[in-house]
Amino acid sequence: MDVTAKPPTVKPPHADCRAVSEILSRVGDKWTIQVVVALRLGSRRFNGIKRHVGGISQQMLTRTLKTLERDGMVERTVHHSTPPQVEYTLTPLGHSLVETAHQLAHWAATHRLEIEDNRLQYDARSS
Amino acid sequence: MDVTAKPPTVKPPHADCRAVSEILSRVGDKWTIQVVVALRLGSRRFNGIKRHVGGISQQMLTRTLKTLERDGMVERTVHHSTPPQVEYTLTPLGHSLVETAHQLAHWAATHRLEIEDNRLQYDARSS
DNA sequence: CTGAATCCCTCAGGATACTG
DNA sequence: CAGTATCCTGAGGGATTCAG
Repeated sequence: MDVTAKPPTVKPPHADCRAVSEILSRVGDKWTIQVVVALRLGSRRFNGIKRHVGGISQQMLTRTLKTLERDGMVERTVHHSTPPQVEYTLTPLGHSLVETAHQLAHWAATHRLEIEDNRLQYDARSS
Repeated sequence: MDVTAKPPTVKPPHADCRAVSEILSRVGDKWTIQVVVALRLGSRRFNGIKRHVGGISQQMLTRTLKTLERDGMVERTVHHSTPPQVEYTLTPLGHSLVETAHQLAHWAATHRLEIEDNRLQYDARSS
């Protein structure tokens, strides 16, 4: 994933809009939030995260962690030993993202049933 | 209910987790938020939304609106006239989503520069 | 153990053209 | 004006293999 390559935002505007869109799509991708949540309670090693986040492939975990590190959300610490160990820790910036995203998650959990019900009604009407 | 506390995430995704992931990816997709924001201040017609959201194709606007209607986020009202008019209005559920997502947007705007700076430093180090 | 590199496939999303 | 129907490309992401 090339994070430096910005999609051709046709919309005029404003650096803020682009930044916001980027953050939202980051939060909305398949793994970022789960990885960040896995680090919420403390440092973890690569395979520790992999175990905590079920179903993620090595490549996607590597990509996600690298992007998060680049953005300053996580810090990467290498312990040269045998076998080698790499610790990942959430930075304050990362923590603040988790907290903010958590509000959206809470909203989702709260309105889950309402949305599912709306869908059932809609599908029934349009059948 | 604490949705972030989902320690034993194994293959069988819990209903809550799936719902939360779905909402997050919805919010993170390319158009949903922009469309919802366009409706934030009142009802709009199809092409009114299209004009407000720059760069969206007809098809994607149709898809996005239909999904939002199905989820109960927007209400669709048809006025049989010539030419036909269709009004889209945000429901209370839709409004609550906007408010919640807005907090994330605010976080993004607040930390935009910090993140950009982190990237510059990272790229400089790894060059 | 922690990655990097490669292959492959699905699907979101853009560009039309057509209809009521 | 408000859609529907096709076609097509590219990015996201899975599986596998190689390397330090």
